[in-house]
Order: sequence, then structure tokens, then C-alpha cells
Amino acid sequence: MLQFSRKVEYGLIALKHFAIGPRGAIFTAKEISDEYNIPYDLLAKVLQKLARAGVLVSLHGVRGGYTLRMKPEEISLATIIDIIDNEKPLITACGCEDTECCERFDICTIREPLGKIQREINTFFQNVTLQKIL
Amino acid sequence: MLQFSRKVEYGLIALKHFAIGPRGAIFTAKEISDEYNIPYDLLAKVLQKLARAGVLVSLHGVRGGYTLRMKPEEISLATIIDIIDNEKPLITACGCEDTECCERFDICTIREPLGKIQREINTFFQNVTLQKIL
DNA sequence: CATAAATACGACTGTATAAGTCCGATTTTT
DNA sequence: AAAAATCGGACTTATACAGTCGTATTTATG
Repeated sequence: MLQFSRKVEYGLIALKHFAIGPRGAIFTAKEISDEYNIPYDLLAKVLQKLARAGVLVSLHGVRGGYTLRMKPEEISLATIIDIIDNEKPLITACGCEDTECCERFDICTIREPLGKIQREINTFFQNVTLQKIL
Repeated sequence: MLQFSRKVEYGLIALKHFAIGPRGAIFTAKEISDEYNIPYDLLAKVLQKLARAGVLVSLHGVRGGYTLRMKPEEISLATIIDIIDNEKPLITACGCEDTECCERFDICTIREPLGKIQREINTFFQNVTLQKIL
């Protein structure tokens, strides 16, 4: 459907919450899920992924939560999608480079042209930073 | 998954087949589905949609088939997606303009920024013509 | 030191949408 | 009349996404 996944949207909402809040502020997954009406469990996993990837810092235990580690201008949309959905912002099915992922790999006439479009989209998403979404 | 649907890919392959073939040449759905190993029924529907939308001309009966009506430089990726998937190239879920399609419409902080990105993507896809995919 | 509040994470289920199939109707050439 | 093609609705199947659940771990604090 050529659309961001909900997880990515939830991640963006959360990241923006950190970015517009007081610098270094700590928020819990519960606070954010309450504030934006996002399913807690799902948001929790998204934040965990962002933490594992080094975008957020996680603080365990009572009075724990998350805080932003990277600067908003260092976090690109491409990175966020990559972290949360485990994939590059992918437009074309034949984004892969081998014959395994597409049965008509060698006879496909649109693979190369779409690859070019792919790269342009990638570059675009790399240049859209969290800073620009505030 | 932020990816073109197979139908759109099949449509692109078919359109390119027309575009690189002899000018005014007629091809049947079967010929194309055989040549590119695309499920016949599915491709047939895609071609029907493209014909209904005026991109192709359909010719009934024996020795019928399809031929290109519009020029490759007049057919944009945006148009093709719109015709085949019945939707605009949509990146953001909150692409709609009313409160019905998103439960957190009024509290969502990323709707506007993503809307801007949406419009940029749209413009990009409108500027990618079939001509450029040849 | 026990409890509560938080993250961590894998496994599972439900659901919506895409992908593909099937069937019958219609059109048109030969 | 028969064959070859488009037309289009209804149906089934497959898959990926969204969401849920259970349990373990960490840590501040009374």
C-alpha cells in the first residue's frame, strides 16, 4: 500500500515527543502511549528497538524510561524505518541484488529503472531528519 | 512495507513492453503474461484497468488485444499507481483530511510534517514518466 | 530487603489486504 | 458456428502487519 507502518508512525510520534520536550527529559513508554493513545505493548517494542540502535537511551527500574541520545538533526527518516521495520525504505520489490528474491529476475525489464528510482527515494529519506519533522 | 504492489509492477512491465515494441503494435494479455511469467488472470485485470482509464486501447474478439493510447512521456508513475491500486501514492497514513480515518487526528503531532513529505513524494512520482523507465 | 515500577523480549493470535483463481458473459474475426 | 480475445464479479488463499500476553530482568525506594 506504499505506506509507513504504524510502528514507524508511533516511533516518529515518540521521537518528536522527546525532541520537543526539555532537553534530556526522561519519558516512560506508558506516558507516551497514554498521551497519544498508542497501544502500550507495541510502542514499548518500538522504543526498545530505538534504544538498542542507539537512538534512545533506556533506563531500567523504577523512575526509569527513555531519553534521547542522538540529536534530532542526526536522525534520518531512512534510519528510523531501517531500525523499526528492519528494512531500508524500499519502493521496488527487486531491490535485492540476486536471483533468489524474484522469479523473473533475469527477464524483468523494470528492475534497473526502478532501482534508480529506489536510490533517489533512499537519498530523499536520508535527507529528511527528525529536526525537519518538528 | 512501503513497496509497490505486484499489480503495479506487472502494469509497469506491460506498459514498458508496449512502449519499447513497434509503435501501435497489439499485444494480448496472454502474450505478455507468457513472456514475463506473470499470472494471466491478474495481468488481464491490470490491463483492463489501464484500458478503462484510457492508457491503453482494448480490442475485443479474435486478433484483439491491447495497444498503447497515451504517449510514454504522458504517463506518470503517480497516474499508474492511482489507476491500478485505486489510490494516490500514499506515504503517510494521515493523508486524509478528516478525523474519520485516524483516531488520534487532533492530537497527532506528525500529521502536518508528514503531509509535507507526502506532497513532495507525490510530486516526485508525477514527474517520473514511463518514458523515463524505458 | 521486599516491593513496585520500569525495560526486555520472545511467542502467540487476530485481522486486513494483497495475490491469485475461477467462472460465466460479451465481443469480434474467420 | 467456432475460436480467441476482453470484461468483470465472486471467491479463496497467502502473507504481513498490528496487537496481545507472559515472563524475566533491572533498579529506586520505603
